[in-house]
Amino acid sequence: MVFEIKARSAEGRARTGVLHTAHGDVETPVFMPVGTRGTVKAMAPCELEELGAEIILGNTYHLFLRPGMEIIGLAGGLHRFSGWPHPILTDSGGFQVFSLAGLRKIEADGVRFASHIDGTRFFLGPVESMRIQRTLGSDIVMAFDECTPFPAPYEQAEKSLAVTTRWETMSFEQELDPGQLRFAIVQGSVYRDLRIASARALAAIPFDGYAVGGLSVGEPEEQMFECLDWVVPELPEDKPHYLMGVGTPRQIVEGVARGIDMFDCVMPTRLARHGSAFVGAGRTIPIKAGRYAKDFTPIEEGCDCYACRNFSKAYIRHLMNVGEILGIRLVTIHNIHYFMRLMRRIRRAVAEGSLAELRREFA
RNA sequence: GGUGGGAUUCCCGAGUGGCCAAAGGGGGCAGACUGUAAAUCUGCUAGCUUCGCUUUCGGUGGUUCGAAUCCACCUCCCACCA
Repeated sequence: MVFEIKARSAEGRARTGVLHTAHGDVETPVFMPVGTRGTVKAMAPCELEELGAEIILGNTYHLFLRPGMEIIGLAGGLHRFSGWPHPILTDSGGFQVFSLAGLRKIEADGVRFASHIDGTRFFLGPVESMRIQRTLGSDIVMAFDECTPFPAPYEQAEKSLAVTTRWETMSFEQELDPGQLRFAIVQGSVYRDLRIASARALAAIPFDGYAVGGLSVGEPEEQMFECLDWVVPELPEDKPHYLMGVGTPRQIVEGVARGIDMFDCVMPTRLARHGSAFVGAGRTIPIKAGRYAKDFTPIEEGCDCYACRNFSKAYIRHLMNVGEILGIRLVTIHNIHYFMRLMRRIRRAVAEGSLAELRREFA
């Protein structure tokens, strides 16, 4: 059994569970820090462990380009190469079909990319993506999809979904190593019938988990929640549900309430590098602001992260303002800690039946 | 005491007669960031009754239709020479 549900919320679809992977168990709902290029930016694996991260992301497109599969293959896979012995989920490169839209051309069996680094042409499709993720040794392999841009006219979303469905079917047919789990990705933009059709088509294939993709790409938050309300009921209830690329603390709480078990987002790490620290019920403070120049209190009173236990806003602001990398590291530690603590609170709330209160707090 | 150089909007600094409220940095302020082309990017940064007007480029006076820019004197700073 890959996924065990341990507790269910009395109201709504929220649940807690454990996801078993080749490199260990993951308690859900879980937030997965993003480590695109084989590192969660600014964090050493030992720091991630201390922060309570159980599973992190890697990226097929980026790792394929650099350092390349030969090197990671020789290293014995991404876990050994990067010194992270715990679970890794790798994205298939489908997001880059969206984020690097100006550098690629979609074809029947995949995407022709021009490398964002030097323009080198290469092809990435379901066959290639599965092969790469097999070499990476990912615990959770994502099917190759096209993350549909927003806004997309219905016809475009429909066409995009047809391509994605085909690619995902192909993804399922590729061989992986024993122990590797494989997740499907529901698309369909913001159209109810497309979303439901996508969910049903994929649910008919025995993937190990089901993700909702193509959200948090610019659509209003309410539309994102609405999509979850359409899609999650169509997914196998006993399999993990993963909302890709989300999100803000509030979106995570709302996602859990709608039956999502897994989240990932660059938000805590990117915002940290850009000088925003998460506090309270999902607010951020601009740590570089002059008003903190003489503020010798921690980023968040009562936070027990390493940064808050030992350093003041004034000091961290100073580090950020002079460009010292420790500033970035401390804010990153704080933000990841914030998300990890949020997930612990969510899991406890679901188990204790108090998720409604948490939702009110983050509303 | 002599000679030369300099004083510019919060700071540094460009500008040497009209295209200058004045380049470019910095700092400050505000905003963005969601399966990472992001330790990144965007906007604002004299005032006002804001399609225009007023004050501003060390000080005072002058030349000119017009001066941050030219002239005279003054104040302060720097370099070198005594």
